[in-house]
Amino acid sequence: MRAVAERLAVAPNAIYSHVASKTALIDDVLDQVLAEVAAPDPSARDDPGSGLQQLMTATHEVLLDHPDLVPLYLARQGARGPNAQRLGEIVLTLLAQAGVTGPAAREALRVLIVYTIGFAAFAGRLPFDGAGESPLATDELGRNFDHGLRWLLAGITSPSARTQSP
Amino acid sequence: MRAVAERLAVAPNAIYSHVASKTALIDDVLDQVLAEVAAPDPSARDDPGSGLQQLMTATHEVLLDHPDLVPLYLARQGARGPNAQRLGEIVLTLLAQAGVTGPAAREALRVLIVYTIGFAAFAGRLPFDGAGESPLATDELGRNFDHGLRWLLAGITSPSARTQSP
DNA sequence: ACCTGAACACCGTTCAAGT
DNA sequence: ACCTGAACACCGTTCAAGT
Repeated sequence: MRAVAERLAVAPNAIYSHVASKTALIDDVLDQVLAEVAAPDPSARDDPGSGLQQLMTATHEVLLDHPDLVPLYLARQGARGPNAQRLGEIVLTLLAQAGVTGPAAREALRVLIVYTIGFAAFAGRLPFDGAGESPLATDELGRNFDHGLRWLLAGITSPSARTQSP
Repeated sequence: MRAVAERLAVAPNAIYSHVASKTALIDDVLDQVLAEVAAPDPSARDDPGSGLQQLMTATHEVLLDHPDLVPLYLARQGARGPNAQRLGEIVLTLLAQAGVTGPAAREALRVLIVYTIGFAAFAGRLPFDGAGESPLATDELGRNFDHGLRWLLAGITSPSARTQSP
């Protein structure tokens, strides 16, 4: 708060005339960042799989553009503002087009969220990685995200997942 | 630090006779918690897929037993102590038994880590979830983790993943 | 080797008061 | 409506001093 106040050339407590608390401010900023995520191109509407790939990749990239925010994001256990909800509904729509509905769709949504935010949070330095390894390049990590997302989407939209009873 | 000191009935600064800093202390605790994760039953060694499922589930459960620690875990971008490395090597061994080696194995390892820690971090309250939804029960979230892990492992050990060039 | 008291440079937040 | 000064109850950490 004090750093924000300095950037605004204002006393720290002046912020509290506009925002209730630090966490409320963070929630506002998080949802505003999520507004930058563009909805997938409607021309790809006949291919919900690539629509999902596109949407989660866009979300991942937006989060990477704000690296300082992602830890706060996780500390707040994710955003729940209007833009977060908008993205969630788009994902559910695409999943439905891929034949995944009901409880399975909600599970898939959670899995995709955890995966995407988690990857953004660990960007650069990952645990369990060999000690002597050089730090990962950003593009290499991006390919890794892409690869894992493909695995996930393949599993989510596979016939066994669609027909499997919960 | 001050809370830890109080639990030890000691002055706050006394801790600095034993630990260099707060982050060093957190790293130590994190790796000690990871020591609780049991290696998968060797009797299942002929089925690396279920070994991986077993190991990641065990890790997930250990993290859930220490919910206060997981956010710190993420803030520290994961542990890199001896126990973390031990788990990473076990995963790589199981992946090799499943036919996944080289760069693809390292990618799979990262994906599994992100997924497991991410799910533990979001235990209970997830973003993008419908606003009016009731909070998830722990067992329900556990089933969700299990389900997603199955999707992931299916994708990782699928023939297309094994033969796909990076 | 292990602890203490005092202090430093921070935090987020509140409250009364000003315009 | 928006800001300020002063203060409160916190932090992690350091340093000199004690045993």
